[in-house]
Amino acid sequence: MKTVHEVSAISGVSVRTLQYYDSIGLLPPTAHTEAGYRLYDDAALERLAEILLYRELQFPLREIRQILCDPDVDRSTVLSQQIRLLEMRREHIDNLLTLARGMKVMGVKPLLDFQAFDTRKIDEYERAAKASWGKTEAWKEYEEKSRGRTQEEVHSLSVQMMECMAALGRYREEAPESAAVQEQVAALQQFITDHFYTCTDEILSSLGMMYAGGGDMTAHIDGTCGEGTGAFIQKAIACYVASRKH
Amino acid sequence: MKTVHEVSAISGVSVRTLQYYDSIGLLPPTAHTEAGYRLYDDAALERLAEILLYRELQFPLREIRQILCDPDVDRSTVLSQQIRLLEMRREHIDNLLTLARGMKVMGVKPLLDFQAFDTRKIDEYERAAKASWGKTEAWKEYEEKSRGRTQEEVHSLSVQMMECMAALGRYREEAPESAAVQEQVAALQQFITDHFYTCTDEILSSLGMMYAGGGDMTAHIDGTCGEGTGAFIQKAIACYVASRKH
DNA sequence: GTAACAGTCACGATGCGTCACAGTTA
DNA sequence: TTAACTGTGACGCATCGTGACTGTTA
Repeated sequence: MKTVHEVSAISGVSVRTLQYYDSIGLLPPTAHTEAGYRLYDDAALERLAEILLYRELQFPLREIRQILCDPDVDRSTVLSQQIRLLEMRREHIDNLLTLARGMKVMGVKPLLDFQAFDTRKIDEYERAAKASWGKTEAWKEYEEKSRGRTQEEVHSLSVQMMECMAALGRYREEAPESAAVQEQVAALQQFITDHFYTCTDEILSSLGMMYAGGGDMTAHIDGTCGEGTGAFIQKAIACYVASRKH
Repeated sequence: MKTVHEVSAISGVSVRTLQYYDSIGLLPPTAHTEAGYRLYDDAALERLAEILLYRELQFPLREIRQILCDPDVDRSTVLSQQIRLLEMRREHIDNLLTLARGMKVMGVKPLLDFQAFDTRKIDEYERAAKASWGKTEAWKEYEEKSRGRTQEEVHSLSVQMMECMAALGRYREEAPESAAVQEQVAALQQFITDHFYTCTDEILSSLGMMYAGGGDMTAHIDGTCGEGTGAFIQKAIACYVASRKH
């Protein structure tokens, strides 16, 4: 039978952690001395080892307790779910990396204002990117997207973006939550993902804010697509994102 | 000038979040009404958009405040740091995925007890892995490690593991924190990473616990490498991990 | 007057680190 | 006796969600 100090030395977890795991019923000590000291046997040590494995896999402690206490839980199933969760986190981080690399080279504005997404910036981006992070997976992905993208094509993309906006603007007398409008918003998000970077709901919201914010971009959009288009697009995006938050 | 409700609708963040961002000095409102209501102008909206971008990149709010408030902060530098951090998180998740997939097919014990790491299990693992997650990056990595691994080779690996243990056991009259012992521990970790799965410090600790826990594994190790070897290896691992925690 | 909106506490959740104070053991 | 160890609270951390209760605006 080992004391908290000994178990701590063996396992590497702190005494406080052992106290906490006792208090939440995750790892109750095998026995207590008369003075109330915690005592652990070898079976408890093995249980702790398993706890630490699941903790490594980023299971919340509450779930670990259920997995270890309830023999009906199918470990293979919960592991599959956790694997899917980890895969999603990895994918999300990949997207963030692409965005962060873009921000580093081009700054914040070009990513929110596609007028500023011009060729000079893109050339600069490509040079810097190649130099700093070479032939990684993410770079290959970007290269595929921008391969052979000439100055005219960039202009064409810019025009297509405005066409997306204009298409949305045509509905601006209708409700922003109507099905047709929501479809157009989804198309806009997909267009940005296809041609620039993975556009998460959060980034899409930021775009909407800039469109309705009252600055240069609002003026440009309203001038091209009609008064109030910027504000309308923002509302449509807000509905879209809110409905997808579940 | 917009109220909290309007800004919330435009940006998608909750009113509570706006209050919180005010309280921590991240986004103070532009002005207040006589009754104390918060009012935001377009500049505040743009600031919020930038805040949300950095938040997406998983910057802590404290850092975002410094980045936005202090013009001396080099955004390119902090972005580079964040990119490195995200890359490390990605890599860590990759390792966890490999481990989780192994656990799913083989259970917990074979990963902690290399005696149980036998060919039948490995074959089963390969079939299940191929079926469920196909030709992903992680799979290719695993395939490279286990390519052409015959039954005899698996046995050989098992023997080499025990030789690693025995090498450690020979030092068991010395201090577990001595340089020679610590080198052997590092070699053990590297061996596992090279031949089985990425062995993090945390998993290494778990292995140590099993070796010293008093169960079958302790008996097996002590029987092969000499009495007290299991406990000694555990102590050596504990020193190694503790010293690397910084 | 009645909604809908605004404000300020203050608790809850996660997983412990870090005191403070007091009793136990070797 | 002394030092090292143990116990039990309780606060703090980050980021808000979710009330409760009260005052303001249209």
